Amino acid sequence: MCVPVHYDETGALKTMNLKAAGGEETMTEALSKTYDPGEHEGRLYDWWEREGYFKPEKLIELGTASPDGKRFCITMPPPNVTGILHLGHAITAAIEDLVTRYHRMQGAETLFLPGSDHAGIATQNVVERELAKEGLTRHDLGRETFVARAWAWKAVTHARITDQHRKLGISCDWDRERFTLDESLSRAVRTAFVTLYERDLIYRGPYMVNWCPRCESAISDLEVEPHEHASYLWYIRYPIVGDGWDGPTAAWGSGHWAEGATTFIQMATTRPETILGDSGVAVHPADERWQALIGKTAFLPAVDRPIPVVADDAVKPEFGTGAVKVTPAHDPTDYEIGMRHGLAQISVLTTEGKMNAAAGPYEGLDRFECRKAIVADFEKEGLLVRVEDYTHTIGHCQRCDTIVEPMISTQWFVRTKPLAEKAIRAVGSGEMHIVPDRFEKVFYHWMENIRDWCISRQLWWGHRIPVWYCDDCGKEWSAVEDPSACPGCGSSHYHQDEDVLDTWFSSGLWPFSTLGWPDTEAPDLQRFFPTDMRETGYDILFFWVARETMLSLELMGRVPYHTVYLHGLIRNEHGEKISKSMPDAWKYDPLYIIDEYGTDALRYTLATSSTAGNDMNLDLRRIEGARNFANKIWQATRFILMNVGDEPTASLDDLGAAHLTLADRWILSRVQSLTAEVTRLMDDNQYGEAGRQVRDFLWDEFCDWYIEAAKGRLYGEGADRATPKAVLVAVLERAMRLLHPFMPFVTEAIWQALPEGARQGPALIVARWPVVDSAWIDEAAERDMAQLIAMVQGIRAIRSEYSVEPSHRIAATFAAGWAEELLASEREVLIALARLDPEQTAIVDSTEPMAQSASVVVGDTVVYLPLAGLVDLEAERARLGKELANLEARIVASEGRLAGPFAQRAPADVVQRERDKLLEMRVEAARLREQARRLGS
RNA sequence: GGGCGGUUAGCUCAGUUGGUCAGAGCGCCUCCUUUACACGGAGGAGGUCACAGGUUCGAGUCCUGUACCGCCCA
Repeated sequence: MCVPVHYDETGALKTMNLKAAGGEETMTEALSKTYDPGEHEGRLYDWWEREGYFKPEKLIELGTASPDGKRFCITMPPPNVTGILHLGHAITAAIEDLVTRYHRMQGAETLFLPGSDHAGIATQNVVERELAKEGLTRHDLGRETFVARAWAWKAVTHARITDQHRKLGISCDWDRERFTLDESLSRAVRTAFVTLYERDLIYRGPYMVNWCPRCESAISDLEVEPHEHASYLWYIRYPIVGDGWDGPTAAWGSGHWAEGATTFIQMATTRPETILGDSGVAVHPADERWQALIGKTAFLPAVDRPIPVVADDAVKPEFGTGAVKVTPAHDPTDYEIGMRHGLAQISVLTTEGKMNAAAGPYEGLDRFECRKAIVADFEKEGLLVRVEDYTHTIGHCQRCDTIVEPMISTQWFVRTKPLAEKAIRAVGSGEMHIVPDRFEKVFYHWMENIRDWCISRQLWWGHRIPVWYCDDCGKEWSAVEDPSACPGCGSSHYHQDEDVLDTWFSSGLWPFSTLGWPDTEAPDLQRFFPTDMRETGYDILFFWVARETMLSLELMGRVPYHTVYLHGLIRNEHGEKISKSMPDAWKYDPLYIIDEYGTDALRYTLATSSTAGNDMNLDLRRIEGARNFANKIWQATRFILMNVGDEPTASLDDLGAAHLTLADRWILSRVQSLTAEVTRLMDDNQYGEAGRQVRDFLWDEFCDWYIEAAKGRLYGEGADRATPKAVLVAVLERAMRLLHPFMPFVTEAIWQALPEGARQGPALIVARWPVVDSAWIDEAAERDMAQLIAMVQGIRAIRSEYSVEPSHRIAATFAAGWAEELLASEREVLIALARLDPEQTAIVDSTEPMAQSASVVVGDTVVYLPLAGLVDLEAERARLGKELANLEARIVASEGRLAGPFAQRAPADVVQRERDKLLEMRVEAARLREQARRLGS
């Protein structure tokens, strides 16, 4: 644990007693001279966690939240235990944690629930690859041993993932961590399955599914990725029975197989190996070319199978020759045609993608070997007409990239139509909304065209389907508990379905299974369901969000969350997808970035570099900029603490308005406006803009202007030092609260270093989100300060233009006009910021023309800078002339606008603003003209 | 084929009810190591907001179309 320390006047460390009065561990500590995130990030995380701040119970204990008050819950999208976290996980974590921290500070009983996903196919594949290195297959091990191996793998990767999440600083309750294969979640899966089964929303049957021959499993439609392939279109022909030809007399491969045939039907195919499974040939009923052949019998080559020529509307006459082979067992369209015409479903493939016994002479060949062989044989028999280049899309397995085969297989399905209808209604009614809302259309479209969801997988790693079959009476039943006898005949001879469920079936229950369901009385479920938000990438809207929504509506009767916030994909700075195979992939590893720049820099960048739903080309330069920002506030804090010392700072309420200078009133007003705006943006899910505004305030207003303006009073003898000290600390403290969700570590470190009286509560993570006190909003101060800043900037520009040494203090006369009193009170600030010579700085109402000077005109004020011997009158004339011309052009434009329809049609306040602006410009122009006249132009 | 997004300064990006001369960071130019910060400070250059129409007093922002890039669905 760190040792609490304080700064003394010189900034040196003074060690304080280890324990605070109350005996609670404190984090009060000094800030080192250089900002090094590694120095405090890990320690602070451990401290937060040890103190229990991530737990909702602790918030109740502290009194920052109440059990019957607001609550906020977000469940973490469980990462796959397959591998390691990447930037996609990092942005998920960054946004979820910023939302979590915001609501925690807003006084909600807050739960961010972490967990991970067993990721059925993905994990099984990885473990199988590991086994392959030992020359083993899962079949060598057997189911039980293999599953044990998978658990061992999970233990390693899970630990690594958890460690990465901790490094990302997320404030989730690790005591509530869940894993989809946990006993309680497995029970939820069984309960969900049984419930849907009993409601007839789950059924089993032989249907055309996508089959991955490498995974040896069925996969769902969503798990198939289409890729373009440059391949061929093979034009082949089958002989037609008739005209004295009744079938082949010679063997296939002899070269004489089709001898004697006179009529052929010609067609094109992209998958010649499926010829062996053909049970028909189809043409469009209206196709003139093939009318004569409809109803005839063709003879299927190679396997000598007579097959009918049928007419079907599904055939596209424009494809190939207009005739197509029909393979009902290996093509979805052919399956439909086959059903309509009673064609046989002849499967020719094994589960591994090899040709089976039905493939006759080709049995045992791999599907692509068979393709070559059969094409060669067709050529030999004179049945190959021609070959064309052809590009088409082929489905690949999302997990292993193997070309998927459509196959008929007996699988379990969820009847999705009724579930989808409820989901559509939930979004339509606004019960659930998606950010950005354009994705609601995408959601509807998918739901409206949904197909039944194949949920069984021929894997070993996952939730075994809770269905049993009686070996004696044949009964099939589904139950939550393992049976001890067949409920039909009492037999003890029964067996469980061998398959496991799609991973997404279990993650679809996540928002309630993690909270204790199916125990509907579970306290967490009662308190935190429905949850508040699902934050994830738009790429898994269908995979996950859609299924969570459907399952929640069906099983819980409610939406799982009211808000879906979708972030975009992260690419590198050139817009390329970051993949492990890229040579510089290491640069985009979150852990590398954290080591290099710190977690806060990474999180700030991820949260502020794009808007919801849009992809982000992450540029490491932005992360560097965020790191620099963290350093900036770190250094500013060091400066403030050095000046504040050990003395308690006065509270703002005690200061009394009389002591406040323009700069004080300005920054205090600005921080209130900022609070209002940031709060509005956070509530409106505009996190990026909120984070940027806090940054701009801290750097461009607080550091660049307020701190610089305050220095004079802090250093000055006999000045009122208490006021700037109090303001500095108060504004910094409030800004740290606003920034905390974006940069949790550096803000906590800074906050802990502030004098105790300046902060409330034991830690920033559980501090209250600032509330706007409009009494501090001071529009006059904001306007006046803007004028003062403009004058300083004008003077600095003149100095630069005339190459005045930065160390050289110059004379200045302010002909202040109505601003005289104001400027007189800010005299020291002007002198310090514009580096004026105090002896030669005059602030007067008006003055005689000063021809030998450069001048700055801001509003009614003219600042004369008599740069002895330096002023180039010609250049001054030119500069003023240019400025005046510019201003006059704007005046003319403004006058024109006000004279036209604008004045009548635009809203009154907009018109008034335009009038005010015109007045100001006229005043400024008058001053400019006077000065120009003086210079003799 | 249908749908969606993007196109704003050299690079990466903001700009959410249309309303003051369009912003940031990085990069670039000039100057400065002034006792918080060179992971910094001061000053500056740089954009016909892809293109063409339209609505409007007023368009980066709304509508239509076009081009290019990308994504999703079939």
